Amino acid sequence: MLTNAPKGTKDILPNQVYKWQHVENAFREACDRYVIKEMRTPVFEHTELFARGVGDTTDIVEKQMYTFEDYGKRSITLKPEGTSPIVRSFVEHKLYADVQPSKYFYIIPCFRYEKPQSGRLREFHQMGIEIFGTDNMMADAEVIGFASDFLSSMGIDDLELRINSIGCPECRETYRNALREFLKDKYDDLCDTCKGRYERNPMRILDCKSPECQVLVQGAPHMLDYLCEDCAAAFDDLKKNLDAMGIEYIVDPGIVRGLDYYTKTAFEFVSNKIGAQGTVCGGGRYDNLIELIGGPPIPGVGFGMGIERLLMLMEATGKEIPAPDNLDVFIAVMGERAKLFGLKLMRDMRKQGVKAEMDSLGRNIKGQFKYADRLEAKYTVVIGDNELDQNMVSIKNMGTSEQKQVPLQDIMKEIVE
RNA sequence: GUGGGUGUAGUCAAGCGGUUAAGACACAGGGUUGUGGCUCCUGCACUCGUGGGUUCGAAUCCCAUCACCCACCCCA
Repeated sequence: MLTNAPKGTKDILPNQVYKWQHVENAFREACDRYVIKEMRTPVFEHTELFARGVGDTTDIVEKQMYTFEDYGKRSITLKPEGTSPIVRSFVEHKLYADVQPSKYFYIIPCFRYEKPQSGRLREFHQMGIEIFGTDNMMADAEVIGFASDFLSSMGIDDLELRINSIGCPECRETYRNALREFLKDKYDDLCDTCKGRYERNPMRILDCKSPECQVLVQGAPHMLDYLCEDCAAAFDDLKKNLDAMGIEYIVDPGIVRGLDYYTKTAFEFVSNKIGAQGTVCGGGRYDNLIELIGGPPIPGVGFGMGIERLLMLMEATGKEIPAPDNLDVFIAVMGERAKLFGLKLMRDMRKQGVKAEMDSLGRNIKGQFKYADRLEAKYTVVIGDNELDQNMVSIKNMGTSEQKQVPLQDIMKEIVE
């Protein structure tokens, strides 16, 4: 117990972190090109923010949040998602007073109490972007395009982009009623989970995996047929924008985001290569969220991307992330004088940006070479009494085994070159 | 929350009721005096996730428990 990370959490060990850094750095650079600014918000927020933003009746709020009372009797919740905190901060600091639209990105851990499985953890990591202040479908297309371009820059290009419009609260309610009406006399034949969905979220029934439900659902009305004029026009607009950008998609009426704040655009990038949890990136528009949280009526759109899932996908499709060089120079020394000389040399090298290392376990020369080999040193410098006396050191190229003598004072020059 | 699977050294594992628990990799040391990667030798599980039980005898059978994995649900 003591030596076990809590269920659903994972340590990221040194032999893995470079992959995370690679992906995060690439994301930051991509954001920079899109003029999207990073925002860092606390790991925890007032519980009320998520209850309000994500929605009281969602699974996330109902049974997945890490919520506790702090010593000041405040109800605190560890971020289960990234959008609400950004919105909160945007409103709190009145960033809507800046030029609009405004674009933000974040790289954060998220926490949800769920039963872990492949691609699903209790602490997981998301990178996401948000665009506030425009309801133009150019923004939706930009968000989707960003995700698409970023993913392909990571070598992932066989994902399926599924888009849908879940309308605004008005047309969505009309549609839900139509759907309930359609399913009314089939209710008894629905699977148990779908019986539960009937009242709460009948749209979910549409993509139920049970064969019975799939049959029952045939001929059901489509959300897209119930969109109000405004929402329908927006969806057309979005498709035109995506077409113009050359982004392929399939319209999937089954896409229903599990967070209440979504309106109109909903989309997912899905893979079938990483198990059942194949959504690598999901997002959409949320035109009422900012106002709901107490800000002005400003629309927004964004996505969240799962870092673990992205990494799994890169792994699964053989996208190698090159491991950084471990070590440039190993300094092998013999004797006290040489050790002291080596210590100084190592420090100088490091100051110059050279990755240098020495043995501190008192290994003999053979052991030091072996050690240098294990550390994947590119060069090994050998220093002993002979060298110090003759003012020469030998530098061995560990790849080619070539060895040459260099005057002491020229070591740095030799290495840097 | 509901199902299914697995648990033997750092890793991958053999073993399937009977003397000292295979093997491989990794790791550590060595093969005579200042040079690695190859090769050779040596070392590395009083113990088989944990706790009970059955038995003359259990890593091997039974029960419980814990952990991990996978799927449903949901989503990143």
